[in-house]
Amino acid sequence: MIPDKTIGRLSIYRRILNRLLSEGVKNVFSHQLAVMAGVTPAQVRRDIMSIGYSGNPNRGYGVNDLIESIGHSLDDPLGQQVALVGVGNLGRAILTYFSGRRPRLAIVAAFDNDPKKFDRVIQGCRCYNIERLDEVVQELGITIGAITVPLGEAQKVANALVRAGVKGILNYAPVRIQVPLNVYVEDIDMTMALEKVAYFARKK
Amino acid sequence: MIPDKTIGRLSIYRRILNRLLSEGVKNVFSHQLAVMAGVTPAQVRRDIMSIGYSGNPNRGYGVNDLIESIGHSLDDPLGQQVALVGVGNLGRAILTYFSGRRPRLAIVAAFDNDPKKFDRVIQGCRCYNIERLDEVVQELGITIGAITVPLGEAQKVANALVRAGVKGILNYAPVRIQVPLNVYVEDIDMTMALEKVAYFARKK
DNA sequence: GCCTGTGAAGCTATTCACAGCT
DNA sequence: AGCTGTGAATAGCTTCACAGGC
Repeated sequence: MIPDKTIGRLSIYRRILNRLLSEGVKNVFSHQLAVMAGVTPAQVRRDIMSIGYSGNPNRGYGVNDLIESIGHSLDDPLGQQVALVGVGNLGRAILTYFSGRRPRLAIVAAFDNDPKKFDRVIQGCRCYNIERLDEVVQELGITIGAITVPLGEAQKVANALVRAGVKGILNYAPVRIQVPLNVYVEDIDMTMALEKVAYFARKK
Repeated sequence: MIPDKTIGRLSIYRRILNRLLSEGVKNVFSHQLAVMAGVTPAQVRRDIMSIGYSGNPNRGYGVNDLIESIGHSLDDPLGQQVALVGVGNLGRAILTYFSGRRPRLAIVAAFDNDPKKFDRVIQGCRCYNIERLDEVVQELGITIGAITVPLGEAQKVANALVRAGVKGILNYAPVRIQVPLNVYVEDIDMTMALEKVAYFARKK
């Protein structure tokens, strides 16, 4: 299996490659990709090696082929559905951001407990009463949840998502949620990130 | 110097400790902190060791003392000022989130190029015309920038922040920005995070 | 007995450096 | 000449395991 860190970088390479493709670039060398991704050329070559794609010493990597090869490793051929729970400021930002961007990995349902928010369409995404989570998750075949609720409700929401059968969670709430081992959690901790920047801004 | 990863975890420990403090907890053991932070007890002990704080084999760590000790390592005694550039959905979410939370590390100015947004107060934060970035950053002694503008403007904004003298950048735009070596950048890449979750949700 | 602090071991991730290709 | 692919070396991070303390 491809390691954690490599998966993240492949996702970054793909985004860069898609931009290059739209600019009409046909081939790219590891050192060029490296600059754009902010890593070393050796790292790029190793990562690409790990998905079994091979470049050509003369032309480098074929932009189009590499995009496809990364997709083959990262994407589910059938697509994966995402649910977002918590339609506050952050939730809306994320809905806007992902709206219609990626058909293979789309936020197909949002949930909230506020009647002013559910039963309408927000940023192109249908918003449901959170009480219907179980039902909707199963109906739409959702396997991934994004938690953008306030701290105090995060664990409750995580439990509900797990109960509904979700296998991966993207957690924006500033608490570590407890889930069974077969559920993957990725935390995005904004406070932590800012404090880290603050620390290293001083130490450089 | 304390390593990158440790800084991040210290920030997490501190948040947990503050919650414990508010609940009246006086002491805590490494294994308790470990569960709440989602790491191993040995890791907790190492991290705490790295800031030179010592616990007591009988009572564990003093909650209050440890908070202070972490603060002593992470925080600038004079405080650090943050500027946020880009008052869109995400920018507003972040302003709301940090509003009045941490006096030592506060977002003291927001910037945008949209006249509908600048020259007013948003979420308790004064919003300025982006053309005044240089002036305001220097006047308020800002040393940290958060970039929440669309992809295409991120590099331009980064350049402006660096020119104004900022030493750390929290970048939410999905591009690697190029900055001088003495500026620290932390990227928060939501697309990457979601794709990672999608991948590992399938592979578990 | 159960904790902390920590040297040493073990792992994982990254980079080096060069053979092989075109 | 300048690239890729990759074994080997290195660096960085985490866990083990146990001495020392109460």
